[in-house]
Amino acid sequence: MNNFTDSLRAHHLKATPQRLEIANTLYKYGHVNIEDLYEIMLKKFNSISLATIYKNINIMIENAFIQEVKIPNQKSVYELTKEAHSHLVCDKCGMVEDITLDLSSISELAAHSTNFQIKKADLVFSGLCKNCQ
Amino acid sequence: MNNFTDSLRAHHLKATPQRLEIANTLYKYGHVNIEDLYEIMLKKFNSISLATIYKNINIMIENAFIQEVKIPNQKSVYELTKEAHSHLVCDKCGMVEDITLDLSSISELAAHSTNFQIKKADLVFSGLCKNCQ
DNA sequence: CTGACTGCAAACGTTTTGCACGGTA
DNA sequence: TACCGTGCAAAACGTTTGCAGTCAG
Repeated sequence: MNNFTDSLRAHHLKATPQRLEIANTLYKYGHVNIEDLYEIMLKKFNSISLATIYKNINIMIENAFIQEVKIPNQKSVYELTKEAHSHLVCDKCGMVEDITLDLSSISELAAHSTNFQIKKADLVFSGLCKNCQ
Repeated sequence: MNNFTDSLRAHHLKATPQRLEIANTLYKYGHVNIEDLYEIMLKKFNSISLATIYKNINIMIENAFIQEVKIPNQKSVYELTKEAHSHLVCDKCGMVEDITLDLSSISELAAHSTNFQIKKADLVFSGLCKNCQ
């Protein structure tokens, strides 16, 4: 169980017990949707409000402490901000996995052929995980 | 103004005037969100219901006539189904552009290092378009 | 002619807001 | 202590559903 107090403060967020628990949950599970996060949080804070979850998720995104991952045919999940990476999603069990890939050359290719100034590349692979094949 | 009657039928969809207009709108604009689509449709059908838009969008997705594109920090947009391609999104004006890139080698790389069986790769670049730079 | 589609209104689930209280720094 | 965060309730929002009438095939 990591201590995220300093990390939260570094992102200009007060380290409340609820926020620490959100951080710990995302750290532990990697990727969590709102509904599951609420269920998990209820175990530690039996009167936590969904409003608190939403408010914290939103401010944590604004302050770049966490990030939303939009996934085809599924609810968005949230993860702690880390180095840029891509995602694999299992169509069957919904599992989300990180993968670090070098997208620099393909990004340059895209930039040159479109005159876009590219800042970010979000790549999500869909398919079947090892267990579901 | 394309005639999408046969195309709709090929996807097992009845060619109603409302559906033809949705197809034409997506063809004309490339990528449209629900709200804008509703506004545009209202010009041709002054009593069209949002429910009709949603029902059609959903059945058209189920029948693979159109596809949803999920975009960071923006509402989803919809496009006619075409060959696999990636997207560029302007963070400033919201414009969405298609780009065809070969993702086969990067997909294989991802598949091999994770034991996933990959079926699809959704790639969205974010940045600034030529006009907004 | 028949099943599918449309438009309307109501219902639904998700997310946001306002407020009084409580806790962090 | 002062401000920010929390929990509650209500409101707002986006999307779906049921139904009666209409239309495409």
